[in-house]
Amino acid sequence: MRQKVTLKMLAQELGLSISTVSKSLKNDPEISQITIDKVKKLAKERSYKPNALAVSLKSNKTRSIGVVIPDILNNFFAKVLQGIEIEASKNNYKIITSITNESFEKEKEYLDMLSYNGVDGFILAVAQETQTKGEFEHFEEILKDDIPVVMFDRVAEEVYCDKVIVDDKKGAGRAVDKLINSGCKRIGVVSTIQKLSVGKERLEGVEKRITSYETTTKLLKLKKTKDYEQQIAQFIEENNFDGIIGLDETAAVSSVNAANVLGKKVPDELSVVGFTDGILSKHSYPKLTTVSQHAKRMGSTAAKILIDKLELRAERYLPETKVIKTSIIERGTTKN
Amino acid sequence: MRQKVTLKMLAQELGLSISTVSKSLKNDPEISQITIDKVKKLAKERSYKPNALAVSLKSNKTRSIGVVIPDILNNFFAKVLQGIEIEASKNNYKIITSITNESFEKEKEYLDMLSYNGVDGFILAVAQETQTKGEFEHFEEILKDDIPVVMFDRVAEEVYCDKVIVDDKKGAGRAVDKLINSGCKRIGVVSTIQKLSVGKERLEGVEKRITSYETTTKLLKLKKTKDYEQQIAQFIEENNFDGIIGLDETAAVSSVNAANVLGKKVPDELSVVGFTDGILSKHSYPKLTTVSQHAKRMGSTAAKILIDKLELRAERYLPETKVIKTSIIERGTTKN
DNA sequence: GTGAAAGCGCTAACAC
DNA sequence: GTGTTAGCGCTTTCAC
Repeated sequence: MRQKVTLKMLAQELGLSISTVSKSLKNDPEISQITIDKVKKLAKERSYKPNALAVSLKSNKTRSIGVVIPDILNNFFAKVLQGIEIEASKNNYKIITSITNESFEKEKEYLDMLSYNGVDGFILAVAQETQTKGEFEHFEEILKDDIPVVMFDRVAEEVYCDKVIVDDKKGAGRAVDKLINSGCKRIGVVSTIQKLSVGKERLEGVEKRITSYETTTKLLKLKKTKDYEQQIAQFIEENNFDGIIGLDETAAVSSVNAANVLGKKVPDELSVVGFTDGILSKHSYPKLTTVSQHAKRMGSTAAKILIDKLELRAERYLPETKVIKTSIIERGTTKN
Repeated sequence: MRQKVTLKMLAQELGLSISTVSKSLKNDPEISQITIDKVKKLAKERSYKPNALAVSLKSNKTRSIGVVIPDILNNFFAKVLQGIEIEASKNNYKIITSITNESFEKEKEYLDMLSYNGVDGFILAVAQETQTKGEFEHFEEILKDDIPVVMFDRVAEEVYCDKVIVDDKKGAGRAVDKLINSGCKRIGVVSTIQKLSVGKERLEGVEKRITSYETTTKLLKLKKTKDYEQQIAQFIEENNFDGIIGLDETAAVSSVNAANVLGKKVPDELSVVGFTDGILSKHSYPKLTTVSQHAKRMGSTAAKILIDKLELRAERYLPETKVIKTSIIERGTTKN
C-alpha cells in the first residue's frame, strides 16, 4: 500500500506544525504568503488529498446524498437518478443509491442505516408497499433528526417535507384532449399502477377532463397473471374503443402491441397516448405519443432543493412542493 | 436537532467508562454479563447507533463500494447495478453510484474523488471514450493505492485486476446457430456499438461461427443521424436477408420494427435475434429472442468478488477473470 | 505568523 | 472486570 499523504507528513517534511499546514492550504490570512506557497507546492508534489472521513467526522457533514428509489430498472427512476447525479456532482456531492424493490422493510432499513452519519440528506420516492400500508413513521424519524428529505413523484402527503411532483392530473387532461382532438370518440384507460398515488391521480385527471366532452371512459386494471396484450385486445374489442390512454409506460406500449394483435392500424384505427416518455415509448412501433414528466428535471430539481437546504441557502423549516409541468410529446400513435 | 446518542452519553448515564461500554456492545468476554446486559438495554432504549464516520476513520474502512458506470439509462447497466446492490446490501455495504456518461474525464474525476477514503473498492465498466483513447493510468493509480477494482463487461485488457465478462463470442455463435436452425439462409448483422470492445467481440463471434455454414454475412453500422428503422429496412431489402442479428438491444428492436416498415412478417419472413435481453426485448412486437448476458448475475458476481477481496476471504494479488455464460432466451422473433 | 492543544466518536493496547 | 490512554486525520481556538 502506497503511504497515504497526511497533514502530519507534510508538516514534518517542512518543519512546520500541522495547524500551520492546515491553515496554509486554506489560504488563512494569518499565514505568510511565503509559507503558504511552500506548503502548497509540497502538497501538490505529494498530491495530498484531505482524508474525507476525518473532515466529515469533524464537520459532521458527509457531502453525500442518500437516494432511495423503488426500482432502478424502471426507466423513469433511472432518469431521475441521472438528473440527481448530474446536479450532485456539480456541487461536489456523492450519491448513495439504495433500491427498495418496493418493500417497506427495505426502505425502513436503508433510511435507518444511512441516517447515522451516512448521508446529509435524502431524496426518495416512496415504495409501493409503504404507500399501501400508509405507515410513514420512518420518514418522521429522519426529519426529527434534522436530516432533510425531498420526496419526488411518489410522495406521502402526510409527511411534512419538501416534495417534487408532476401535475399528473393536468397531464392526464392533456392526454384526453389530445385523443379527442385527433378524433377519438370512445376512450379506454389501461393501467398497471392502479395502487400507486400517481396512478390514482392520473385516472382522476382523465375522468375529470372527459366530462368536458360527450363521452365516458372505462378502466382496465391489468393483471400480472395474464398476458397484457391479450387483456387489452379483449378490452378494446368489447368496448369498441378508438382511443387508449396508458397510465404508465408498460400499459401504453402493451396497448400499441395489442393493436397489432387485433390487426388494427395505429393511429388510424386506434390512437394511443402513454405516460412517462421513457425508452419503451421511443422504441415501440409506431413510436408512442406520451405525456412527459421530465424525469431528469425532476431529479435535478430535487437535488437542487436538497443541496440548498444543506448549504443553508434556503429558508429552513419551510418545506416547499414544486410542481413540474407535464407536456405532450407527439409521436406516431396519434393523429394531428 | 435531536441529540445524537454516543458512547460517551451511555457511559455517563451508566456511570461506566466509554471503553467498557464499547466492549460491552461487542460482547467482549472481559466484561461481566451483568454489565453487558445493562449496557445493551440502555443502548436499545436510547436507540444508540455507532457513528459510522468515526468507525471508518478508525478502521480505515468505509464499507462502501464505488460503482462507476457509463450510463444508467442503459437497461443493461441498470440491471447490473441491481445485482450489485442486492449483494452489497446483503453484506452490509453501501454503494456509491457514479455515472460517467461515457466520458474519460468524468471517469478519472470520480475515481480520484472516491479513492480518497470515499470507498473501499470499485466495480466499474470502462467508459467508451476511455476505451477509444486506450488510456488506463487512472485505473493503475487506484490499484497502486491497494484499492481493489473489479471491471465488468467493458473491461480493459491492459489492466491487471479482477474482471467479470460474458462469453460474447460464444453468445454470438449461439445467435447464428439459432437463426440457421430456424431456417435462415441470408443473415445480416446490425449494430450501434461497433466502437465498443463488446461490439467487436460479438461481431467476431458471428463471423467465426458463420463460416461453419454455407453462407456469409454483412454488417450495418447504424448512423445516429438517420432513422434506425429506415436504415435497417434498406439494408434488409438490398441484401434480401431473412435473418438479422442485432448486436445490441436497440439495433435488435429497431430491426423488428424495420420489418413492420417493410410489411414483412416476423418471424415467418424475417427472424431476429438480439443481445442484452433488457426491457425493450420484452416489449417489442413480437417479443424478441435474445442472447441473455445475465446482467444481474454479472453484478452480483462482481460484488461478491470485490467483497471477498475486501474481507480478505480471497487470495490476494491474484486477479481472476470470471466468465458468465450466455444463453438464448427464446421468444417470438424466431421459429422453432 | 506560528504552534500547542482539544476534540469529533470510536477502538484497542495496556494498566490496575 | 473495568478504566486510562493514545490515536485515526482533521479543524479551530487560543496562546505565544
